[in-house]
Amino acid sequence: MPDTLSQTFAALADPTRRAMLARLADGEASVSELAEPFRAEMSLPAVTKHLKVLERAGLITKTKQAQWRPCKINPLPLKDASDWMQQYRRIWEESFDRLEEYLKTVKAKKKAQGKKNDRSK
Amino acid sequence: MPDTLSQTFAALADPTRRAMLARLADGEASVSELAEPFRAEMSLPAVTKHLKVLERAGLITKTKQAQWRPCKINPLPLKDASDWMQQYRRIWEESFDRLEEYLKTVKAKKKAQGKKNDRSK
DNA sequence: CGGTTAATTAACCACATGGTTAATAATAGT
DNA sequence: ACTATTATTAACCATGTGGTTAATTAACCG
Repeated sequence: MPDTLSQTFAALADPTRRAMLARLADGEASVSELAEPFRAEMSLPAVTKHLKVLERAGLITKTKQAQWRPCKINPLPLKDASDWMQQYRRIWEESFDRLEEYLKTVKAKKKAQGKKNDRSK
Repeated sequence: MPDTLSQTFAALADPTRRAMLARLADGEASVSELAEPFRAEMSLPAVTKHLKVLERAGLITKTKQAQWRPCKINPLPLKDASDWMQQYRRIWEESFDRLEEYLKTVKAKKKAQGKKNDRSK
């Protein structure tokens, strides 16, 4: 019984499931509609399993409509995961700043080098 | 060999590894320093394995210093994962707006109800 | 050299994950 | 009632994950 955040990240750690979420971002879809892009690569039960992972993570909710199971995206866990990540924003921005700084010094050096080599006729 | 994003999310799907990242956000730390908070819960080889997962995901880099292996956080994959998530920002903001709207109508209804029940003497 | 500290590797185990095929359920439509 | 469609469940398999203990490597220190 892992915590919510772990379940969310685990659910996102699969390209098939991320593609399904992307599809659901455009609106509800039934299981077979979600399965359609993967029909060549995997069977329907495999799709059902992926959806179950997304459901247990709270990223989607399945409803009933005749013999269809329309799925709907639930963005809350995504927001929570995103909020968690923002903790580290400071760090990647710092590291980007350091990179910028470094590139500036490299460019400065290059310029000096250029001058040194400037024996144009 | 899963894609980068999958490896990142998989690495983040474990509270121990997230705690290690949090520690590394405050600066470099050796393996045993990183292990310290977990000494009661798990052995050193377990820690080594977690670090290997983080390393393969590109979230940390290990260097050498005598018999120590100082680890440093590398925020790039975190930024990429965060950027990916921002796709869904629209959705959770929309759903928040809908919730707000709903709460407004509920409050309005409550008020009306209150009036109806107002037979104070 | 010999001992200590830091960390990894090896070998193993239980359990989860991602897939399969075959069988089953549930609803719609005629 | 029968058949087709949609989806799930069951049973199975290979591989990955998270942990263990014991052995090994590598560097320092006296």
